[in-house]
Amino acid sequence: MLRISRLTDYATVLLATLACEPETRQTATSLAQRTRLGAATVSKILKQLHRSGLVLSSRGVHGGYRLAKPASDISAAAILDALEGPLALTDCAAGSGHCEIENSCRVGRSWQKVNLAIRRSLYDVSLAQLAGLENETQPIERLPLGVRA
Amino acid sequence: MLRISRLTDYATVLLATLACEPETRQTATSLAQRTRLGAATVSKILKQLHRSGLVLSSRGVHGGYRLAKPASDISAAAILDALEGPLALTDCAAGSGHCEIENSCRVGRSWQKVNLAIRRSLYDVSLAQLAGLENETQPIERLPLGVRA
DNA sequence: GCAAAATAGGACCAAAATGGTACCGAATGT
DNA sequence: ACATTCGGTACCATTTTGGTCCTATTTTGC
Repeated sequence: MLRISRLTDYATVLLATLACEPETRQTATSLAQRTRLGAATVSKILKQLHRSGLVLSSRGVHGGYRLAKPASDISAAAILDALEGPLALTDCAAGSGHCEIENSCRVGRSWQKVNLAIRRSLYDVSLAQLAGLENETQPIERLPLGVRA
Repeated sequence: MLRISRLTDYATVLLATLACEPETRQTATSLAQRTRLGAATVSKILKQLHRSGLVLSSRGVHGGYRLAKPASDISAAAILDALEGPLALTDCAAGSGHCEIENSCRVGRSWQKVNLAIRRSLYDVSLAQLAGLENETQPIERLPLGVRA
């Protein structure tokens, strides 16, 4: 349930790799080698990340990519947005305006709330945390029995 | 980002409709009419909900469906699980065991945490709330500026 | 016992999303 | 000028999704 796309996962890996050496510019090809992902794919993702302003790029002989801001200032939500767009949890919430099903509208509103809650979770996780660069501050919380992660 | 499938959305609508009259058994066709969804689709979803134990069913002339438990005891997470399976946020987390990318493993662990957080959000929302049957206890919380829902 | 009503379980298909690749143009440093 | 590297986009194969249909099986009522 609620998967993120594989590309988004890759993006995280790439960003994490960049986060290890925030000063150095790295080319798409070298990133591809380091992460063992396909060169074309890596390139595609980096372009997208650039468009969303998460990485800076320079062209030319010594060009490459680097993080646009400190890893601690990049949230998981931002990464998700960058690759999957700001789509909402449901069609209704995405808001084309008219939901044909009268009954569902009531339900739709509620999904929005869930949406907010989830978004907040994502907003609270930084790239630095994802990359394991920060000391673990909070212990993993337990879920009620029978609830699978 | 992070959409739930349309079928899952429908399922919520159906469950919400059932929740309005928890005692009465309703047939797939009548539910389809009330929700204005396709009959075949409704039927398919209800079968799935039955398999997952969220609704009870009886066949025969006066058969139909009803909720298996009070609406307040059915969580959004349960609904998601019922229709989309207990898939994790990433392939890595779904755990076929070997992730080819060394670097990503570190990242993978972190997604698990995000996964938990999201899951908890979903676990805290009941069908009763989704259906708007409960009084709103908590106000909608504000997100930081620039964060879209 | 039989017919009607209703669910159970798949098979099946079209449409959309996804992942991956390739091509060409633009910028940059030597 | 030229090699290098990013930028944009188009393209294709595969998978997923949404939706329909067909054939049991169970239950009720006559």
